[in-house]
Amino acid sequence: MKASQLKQTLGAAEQSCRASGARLTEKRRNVLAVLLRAKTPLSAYEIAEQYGRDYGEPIPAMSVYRMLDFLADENLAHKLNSENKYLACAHIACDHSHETPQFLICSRCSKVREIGIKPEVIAALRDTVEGAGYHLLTSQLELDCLCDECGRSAA
Amino acid sequence: MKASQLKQTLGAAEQSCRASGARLTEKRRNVLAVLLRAKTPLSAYEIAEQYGRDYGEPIPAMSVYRMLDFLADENLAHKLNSENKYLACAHIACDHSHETPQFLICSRCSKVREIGIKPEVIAALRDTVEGAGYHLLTSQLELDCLCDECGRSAA
DNA sequence: CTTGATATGATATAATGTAACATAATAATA
DNA sequence: TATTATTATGTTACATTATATCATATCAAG
Repeated sequence: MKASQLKQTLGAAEQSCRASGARLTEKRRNVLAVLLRAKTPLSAYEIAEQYGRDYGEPIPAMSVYRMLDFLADENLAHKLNSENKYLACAHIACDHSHETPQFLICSRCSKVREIGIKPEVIAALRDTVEGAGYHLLTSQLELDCLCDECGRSAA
Repeated sequence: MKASQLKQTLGAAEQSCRASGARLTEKRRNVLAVLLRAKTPLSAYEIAEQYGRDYGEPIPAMSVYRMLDFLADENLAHKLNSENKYLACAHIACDHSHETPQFLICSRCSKVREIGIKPEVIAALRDTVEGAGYHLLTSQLELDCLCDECGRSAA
């Protein structure tokens, strides 16, 4: 993410936290900034390393885990359960309400696209699940994909 | 899984391996049996422990990982990427060809149901993915659910 | 029966994550 | 402001999941 957009996004995050009565401390904001600048999802330990490089002071991985929990609670970051990695929410700046995210994960270059899947498709999924006697709790999907770029170069 | 069904399933696994020219060794078969008897998915280390209890001889976790790789290659077991756990394929005995599995994971009791999602739903998902410029590689879904039982008792 | 390939054992270590307690910073209130 | 309560962060220890590497054992083919 470019510097100008980064600043704006961090501002939006600030506002969003203020609205929910949460404290976006400097370090939490820095962790979010690391995620926003990253081209791919990062592990907690990778975030800690990058934080050290970006801000000149080391941060314990344990703190990163807690800050990621905070950011996830505030819908500012998401965890990719299938990868054990974390990424910034793609919809911090744009207002449109925080629906459950779906992720397209390029298995070649690890680039991730956060999208919204059509309600009909989710509804159909939910129907199938109910039909099997289960109840869908979250519709966060993590799909194993090839991105456009890798798709072309691999073909 | 009941003993009678277990035997039959292991027989089917044997045949399936013979058909593909793979060797279902005793230990691989035992690991599969551990998974078939388990009520929930198990981690590799849990499998190793259970193997020790069931067969009276310890097995190194590293061996279990290799055997799980083998079983996954043969479509006899699956890995739940979101849980880092493994489970037996639900379709070893029944012939119907091995489609990509989808899993309903009860987040309360960890019970997992392997189902097939309607081709239309998968196709719709695939369309959405293509629309975003990505290409769907596998349609293995791992859905965060409540099972019927837990749904009732939690309500 | 011996050679080559495959399977397993053993050891070390990396990567991810949690638990528990200490200290520091902030907020609320007297 | 001083005091106290709450929240945030640091520190240490350790649990869990996974991979890499090399040695040994077992099986299959000639």
